[in-house]
Amino acid sequence: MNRRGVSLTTAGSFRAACHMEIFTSPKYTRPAIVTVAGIHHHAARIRIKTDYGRPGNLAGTAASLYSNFMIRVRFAPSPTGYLHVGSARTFIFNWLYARRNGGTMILRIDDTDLERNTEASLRSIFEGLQWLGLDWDEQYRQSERLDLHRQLAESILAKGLAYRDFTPAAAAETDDTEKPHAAGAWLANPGQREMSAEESDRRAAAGEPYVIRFRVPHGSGEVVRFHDAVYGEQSKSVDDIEDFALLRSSGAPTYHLASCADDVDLRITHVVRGQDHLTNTFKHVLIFRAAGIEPPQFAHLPLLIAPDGSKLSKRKHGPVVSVTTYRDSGFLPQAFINFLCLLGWSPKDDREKMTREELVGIFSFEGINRSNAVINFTEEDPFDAKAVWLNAEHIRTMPAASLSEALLPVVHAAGFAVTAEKMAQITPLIQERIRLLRDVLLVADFFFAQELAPYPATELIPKKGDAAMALRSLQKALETLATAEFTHDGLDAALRSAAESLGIKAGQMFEPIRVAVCGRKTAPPLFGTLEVLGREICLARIEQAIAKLNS
RNA sequence: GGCGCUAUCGUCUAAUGGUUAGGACAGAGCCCUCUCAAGGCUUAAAUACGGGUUCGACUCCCGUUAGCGCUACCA
Repeated sequence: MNRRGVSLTTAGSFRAACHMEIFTSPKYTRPAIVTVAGIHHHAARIRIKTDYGRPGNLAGTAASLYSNFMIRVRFAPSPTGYLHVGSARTFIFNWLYARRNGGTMILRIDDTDLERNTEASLRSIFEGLQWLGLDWDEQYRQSERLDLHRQLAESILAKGLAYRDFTPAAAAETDDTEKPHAAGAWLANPGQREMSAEESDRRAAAGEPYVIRFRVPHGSGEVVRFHDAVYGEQSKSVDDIEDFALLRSSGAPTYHLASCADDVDLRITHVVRGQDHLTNTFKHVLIFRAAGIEPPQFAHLPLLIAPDGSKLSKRKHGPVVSVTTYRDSGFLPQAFINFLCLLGWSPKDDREKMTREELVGIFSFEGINRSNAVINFTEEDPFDAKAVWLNAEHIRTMPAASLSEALLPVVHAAGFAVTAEKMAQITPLIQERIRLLRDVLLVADFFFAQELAPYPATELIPKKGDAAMALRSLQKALETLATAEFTHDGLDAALRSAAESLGIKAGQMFEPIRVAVCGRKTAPPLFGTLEVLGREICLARIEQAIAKLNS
């Protein structure tokens, strides 16, 4: 046990007397357990030791310690589409950080844009997260918290840090944003910002629609600063930040307002999100400041982009941007998580294949790099080769029983009636031969189908051999298999000695047998295959092959 | 246009200012082998460009170029 003493800095009469200790396991492989000796705070896992004990008050202190110390992160998707691979990665990094540090993972649906949200999209997000097997501790929906957002806007307005803008929405639209703006001219809607409080109040009271706009202190020479855990110190002059909207004329909050209001209310400690929000963060810092709240910590993630360097979009790149595509193509959730983590983050050693648990143990913001990462796909090959390799790697190293279980529904979905027992026998033969779960259909089809797919008789003829040799081999195989012990070793011995008695190489004899039984030249190892197929099927298929050669 | 961010093999990435610039995937070749895989070995492949600072720069600074992001009453 590693012990760190930390002074209690929360307000209250116990400040001087309380002492908090954090116990963490070696190498931080588990969530930090905040344990303060003395009393035990179950929910918080906090115990407090003081010089003079007053348990009632200590419980309160423990609770406040908990809220000050525990890490709270959120994933805040807006339900306007399926779960995007980039969003999934953002979720994963938040989740990893929370789980790594014993924090709280929050799912917050950012659905303030009522017109663009769909329930279907929400379902697809849940579906994706469920497949990935990632959980969360608390869940909120922004549309249910609109009062909170409005209150913040009103309070900022009351402080004079925002103003009403009565410019009609239609007029604002004609202000062509496509065209480059003259320097400085784009920062404000003329007249609105300087409107007297009296006029503003009067027009609002008269029912004239307006948006509440943040009054950025232009000309003050101020520079907005924040520290980003990935991108370092960030700064921007207030003169380069426009007066952005907080509340729409409909009374609905904008993203900036709602996001900040909720981050405050939910006591978010770390905002981990895509780098596309990096410049928005200056506005957010301004909002936090206006709300009188210390901003959370920020960590922006490099973006995931397409091979042509453009942002991944469904319109342009198709289904490869949707998490469900990976699920339906036979990726393992943990392999997919592994792959996503390797895009934009590195454990700094040469590790590539990692389980979810290993990732929890090793993840940190330090390993995140700053440049965008390409997901390398093409039209012919929709999946990044490394993703496929990692998937194969996870398939190979997982217990055969688990793989068999994962394979069964894939096989059933393709219309084959295979029992779990049979699948369990087949699995070891194909485990290192499939890269995606759906490959099972290509590699093991001859186990499932009653009738072999038609194949040309010439396939039966071995290399450096002829039809006569194939025929002799198959006839000999027929005799041999009729009596041989149907186990791997029994078949091995029987067939090798059969080849010897024919005076041909074992490999040459195996080739026609393999094709006869599997219907193609590439297949899993022969003896195991024969064993699982069983004597009856093997003999029947060899007879068919002989007939095929004779015709 | 303005502002911000970024730049190492084809791709993902590593490298306290001192390494023959490392690893992985994909590619090529060889070995192993009943085919296919898996595995082993070998190979090719990068610091965007130009200036500084320094004994020494992938690393720090400036510029150029390129890419990305933000610049909505979208998120």
